[in-house]
Amino acid sequence: MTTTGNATRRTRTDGERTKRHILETAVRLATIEGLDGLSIGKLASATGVSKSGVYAHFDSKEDLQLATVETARTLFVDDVVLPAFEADGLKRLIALCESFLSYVENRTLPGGCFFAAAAAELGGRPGPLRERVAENQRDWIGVLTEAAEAAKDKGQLRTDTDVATLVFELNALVIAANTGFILHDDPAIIDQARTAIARVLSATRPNAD
Amino acid sequence: MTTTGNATRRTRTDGERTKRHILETAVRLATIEGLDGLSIGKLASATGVSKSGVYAHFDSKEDLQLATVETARTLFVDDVVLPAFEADGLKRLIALCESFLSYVENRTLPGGCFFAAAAAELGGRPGPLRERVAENQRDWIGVLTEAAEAAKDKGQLRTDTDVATLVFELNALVIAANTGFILHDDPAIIDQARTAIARVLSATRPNAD
DNA sequence: ACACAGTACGACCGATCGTGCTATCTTGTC
DNA sequence: GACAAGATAGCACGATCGGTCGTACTGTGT
Repeated sequence: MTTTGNATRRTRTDGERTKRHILETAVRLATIEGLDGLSIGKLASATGVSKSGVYAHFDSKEDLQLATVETARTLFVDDVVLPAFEADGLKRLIALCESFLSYVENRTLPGGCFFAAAAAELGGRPGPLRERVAENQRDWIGVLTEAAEAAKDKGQLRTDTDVATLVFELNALVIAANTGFILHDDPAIIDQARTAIARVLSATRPNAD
Repeated sequence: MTTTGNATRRTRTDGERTKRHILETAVRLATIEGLDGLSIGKLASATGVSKSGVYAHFDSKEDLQLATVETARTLFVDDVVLPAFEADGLKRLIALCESFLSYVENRTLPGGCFFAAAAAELGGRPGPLRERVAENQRDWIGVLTEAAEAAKDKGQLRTDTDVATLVFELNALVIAANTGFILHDDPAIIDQARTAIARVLSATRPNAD
């Protein structure tokens, strides 16, 4: 879009930097105000850029929202998924849950997990925005599932483990931790989730009982 | 507010009926648009009442939102909690989860559980509205906890059962079912939650393994 | 030197927002 | 039937919404 197609042609960096700044602010704002509540005006004054300056980078509000979702995705991948990929098998599965919980606990984003907020907000409203959010959620489930399958193959989980149900449970626990933590401002909820996760996983360890 | 202080004066019923109609519509609308996205104008055209006709019943938008939360609470109590109270102990605990899942699956409200949506929306925004939602969520956890305690006392759960963690897990599972169902429009997710709930409960039955 | 693409601005549009104020019906009480 | 009060509509307000102008500054390529 912004490239001219000419290989020798260099792109000025100012615009890209402003755009990134706008989008990073948009992600943070959207976790509090929602993707819909995030208005161009508020985003403009939050970034110090004029309203039309903001608008210059996007075709429409929906375009801005889609770009915000994409930015939130890369942030999630960098902060939650990739760090956990340094481990393998069961350790990776545990690391994924744990890094999600820290990502919430550390208030990386002021309103907690971006996708949890977006899923709740857009759930009942079909459209390209909801589709992108749903896709990202499926990807996250996919990452958890792959890790669980690998752990099972390694013999770190019972051979009769129902991976889909296990992953459903783990995801439910971390999301509930997110919602509870944000709603009640209580870090104890995160620890409750840690306890629950440990319990669920210990129930599926190979020589349990 | 609406009473004049004169004891002999009776109130006309029309207003109350209209108000109830407005609030019931508001609850449904809020599960899709959010409590903030719900505007007086949209609510007016959805009910067939004029904008000022809607406004006549409330002091401010926040007042309307608080009344909407209260209406959603009674609806939740009537549809989810009370039916389950016909059973006792472990059966009640199971009935609570199941009636919550049906309440979501039957699309009693178009956008799923009102409080799940409200919690996600208001989580990062302190204020009386969030406080009321948080209170209702605590009450729900309380109902689950009482049922679990009773089941434990009856010997239907292991004596070493950590009730708080068990309740956290059950709540997480039904909320995740709600979010997933609304986001992906897939009833299979409700069944996945049923499977997970059965597994969690079977792991805490007295003579397991 | 000059044209042009990229970047950002202020002004403005019609629509809708929440919120008042007033007029007009309707209804129960005397 | 008069009258007070409840219920609702009509209308208008300032603010903000998403979105479109025209414009001006700044580098880069020819």
